[in-house]
Amino acid sequence: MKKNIQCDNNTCFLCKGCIKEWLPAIAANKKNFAVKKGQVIFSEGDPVKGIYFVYEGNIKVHKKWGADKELIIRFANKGAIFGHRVLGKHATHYPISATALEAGIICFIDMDFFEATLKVNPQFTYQLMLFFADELQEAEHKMRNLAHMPVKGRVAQALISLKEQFGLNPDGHIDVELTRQDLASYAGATYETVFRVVNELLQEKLISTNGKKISIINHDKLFLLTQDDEA
Amino acid sequence: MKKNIQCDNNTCFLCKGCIKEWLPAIAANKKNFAVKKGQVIFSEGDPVKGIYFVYEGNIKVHKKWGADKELIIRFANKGAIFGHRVLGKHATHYPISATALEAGIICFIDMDFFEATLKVNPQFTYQLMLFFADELQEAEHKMRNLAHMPVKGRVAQALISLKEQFGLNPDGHIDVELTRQDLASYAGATYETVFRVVNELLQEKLISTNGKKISIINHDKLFLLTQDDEA
DNA sequence: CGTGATATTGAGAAGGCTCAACAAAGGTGG
DNA sequence: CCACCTTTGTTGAGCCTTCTCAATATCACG
Repeated sequence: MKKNIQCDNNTCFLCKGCIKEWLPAIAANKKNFAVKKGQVIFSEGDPVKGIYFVYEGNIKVHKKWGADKELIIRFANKGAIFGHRVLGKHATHYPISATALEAGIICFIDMDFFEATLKVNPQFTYQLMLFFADELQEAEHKMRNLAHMPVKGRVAQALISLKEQFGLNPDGHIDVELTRQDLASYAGATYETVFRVVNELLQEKLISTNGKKISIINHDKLFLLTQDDEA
Repeated sequence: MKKNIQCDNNTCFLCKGCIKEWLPAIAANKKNFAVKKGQVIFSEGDPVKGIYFVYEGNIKVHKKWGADKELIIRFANKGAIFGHRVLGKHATHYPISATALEAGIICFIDMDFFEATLKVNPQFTYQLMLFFADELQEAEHKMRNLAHMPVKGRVAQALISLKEQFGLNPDGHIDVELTRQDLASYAGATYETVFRVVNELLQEKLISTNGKKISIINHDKLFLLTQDDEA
């Protein structure tokens, strides 16, 4: 049995949303796992066992296409919930995969207990519902972008939302370490194309890089790339 | 004041999900509207007033890009909720537009009252949350398709999901009348491209048409187009 | 019978993908 | 510390899908 690392109630989606009386029950029912960089937490088609929360580290949630293509749907960082799509009515298998981007700690809640939590705690259900509404809005925004926005704009959008989600480290770089391949999968384009686009952005001095680290220099112009010309 | 057409409690998402005691309150607070074909119910950027349900007819929920492009996110038919993305935390304006595809009747619930409903009726909140989880799963599925699936597959997918949502009329056609333009916007491609793809599908005898009406002849082969080769 | 909307088809351009080659970097075992 | 090997980065060329634009045809309807 691993050391039971306690969740930080101020950041974890689950604990933050729960009523006080229920917190001991959560503490008793959750299981914390350490994950290694690149470790697959669950994979598309796996039978559903429960819901996950990130305590430390970053997780990518992705969906495969063919043998060697994928789209990264979103990233889950500290405090975030993932695996929650399975709450839907007919969901018996995970529709997506989750992989650790770096070493971290995740917290697992058995599905039955999680559903009990929802029943006991309507306020939490409400919070979850709001969260879903936001996610849905974002997903639909991305759908439109994938359909109509050129790759350059999608990369710009990807960088901006990475910055929003992960923030900056002291030297001004976006505080996450992504492979170019992951950036490409997040933007919904190929490795090579993203590579070229990133070069353009460097040339145009909208961003700068230091190894894998990227920082945004001209946020305004970058943002312009994500807009349609004539609204 | 328009005639107050009562919702059918067995089909409307709202009434079906609500506790009995609350139904009179809903009846007192909802407003039913008749909508004409092509009528815009709300538009991207409009300030949020409330939530809508479809009593009769079909609504398209869409998101613009530039002056003359859009992506149809989903269709709402009898009983369905729409405008619900605005439940998210920072949502003060509709992120999408809703337009009637045909004459129909919609039911409007003021935002404040709807939120009161959620508070009074945790079971409904729970149902809504499940619904969102399903929507989210579907949205993310579509995201991947837009990113990686060729147009032909997307059109096939569009036809299949139209069939699932609207069913067939007595002569076997998908029971909804869509313009080609709308089909194109739903599949995330241009009018001309969709036109050509539809021709291919006719040639291959996977579908047949009668004016705007489309019917699926070979569901299995059509479905194959929506799959990736090597899983 | 005209007029505007929708359908149909073609040619061409462009954006993005594939493939392939090579360079650089980063480990690993000797 | 070096040789080796694997992974990741970098670049070019060509192709293919899809979009764009434009021309004509057909339809709906007053």
